[in-house]
Amino acid sequence: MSVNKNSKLVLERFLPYRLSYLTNIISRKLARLYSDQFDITTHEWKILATLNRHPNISAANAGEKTAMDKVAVSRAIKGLCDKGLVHKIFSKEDRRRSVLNMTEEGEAIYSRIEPLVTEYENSLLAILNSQELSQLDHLLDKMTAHVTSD
Amino acid sequence: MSVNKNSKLVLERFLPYRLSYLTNIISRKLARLYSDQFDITTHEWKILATLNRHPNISAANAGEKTAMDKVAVSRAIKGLCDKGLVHKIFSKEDRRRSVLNMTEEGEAIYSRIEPLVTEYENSLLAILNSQELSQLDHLLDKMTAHVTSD
DNA sequence: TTATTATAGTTACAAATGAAACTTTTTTCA
DNA sequence: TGAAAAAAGTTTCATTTGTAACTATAATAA
Repeated sequence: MSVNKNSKLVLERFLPYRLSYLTNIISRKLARLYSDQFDITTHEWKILATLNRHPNISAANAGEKTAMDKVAVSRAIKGLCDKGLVHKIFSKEDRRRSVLNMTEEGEAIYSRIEPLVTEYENSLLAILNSQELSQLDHLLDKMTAHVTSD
Repeated sequence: MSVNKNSKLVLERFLPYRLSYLTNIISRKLARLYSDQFDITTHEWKILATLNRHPNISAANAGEKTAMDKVAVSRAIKGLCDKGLVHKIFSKEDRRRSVLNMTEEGEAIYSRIEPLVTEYENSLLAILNSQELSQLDHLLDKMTAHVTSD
């Protein structure tokens, strides 16, 4: 066990630092998959992936599902609409509420990006055996539940 | 096992997303520990922690040790110097090379922040048993080594 | 020696992000 | 009712961040 418990601070072994180091590398590589070829930002990609699973949701709903704040959601949707990848109308019942869907072009681009992204995830998971996979899953859930509980 | 292997993309189970979600929450909470009371940024804090372990290093060295790029390092050092927490001279042997040290005030502030930061890490680690701790350690090292190898 | 290349660090500009204020519409409740 | 509060989105402005260009010094090599 060489996590940094109860010792003087050593940055390289400090859990928050190690997590953010790993996460930043992964996020950057992932972002290249859609930013290089498709001119899509990370926020935009998260909205697309959310619309793929949940058509007809509102911006606020998309924000909840992605843990993005409403300004980031608004900007991502604007970007996607400008590019013609998402279609936005406002609900008849509640005219504050947006109703979002991918356009055909959005679907087309989504279906080209998704395999790249999934493949990248698989390449990460492939280095772990099934025991390690379930450990990772458990640890992420446990830590996330903990830091989220307040 | 409920990581997202070989399946259609489900954002909430997608490893890079889960990692960045957890990491962002932790980083934000951590940053409050020094930004609220001490008006120190995350970059500045990383430089202070590095100088605590490695006095007399240069900006470039600090950059290597923290995986920060040189512009971020330069700005953090400027901020720290402006606040009187770090002292910078240029080496006699190589006048491009900076020689950095905390001032007394820097040491004083560092020694007040470090316990807060360490305590926060311990509160995270405290929810894990010793087996989970070693699993976490192993997984972070393994994944980091993998994504770093190229 | 001196011309080229490399290194350390800074500066400048553009893009991304975050917080607060704002508009419009709906809900609440006195 | 209708006044106040809340909700959905957008806009604005200030800060942060990232990339590229720049200055100064040192190392390399023709």
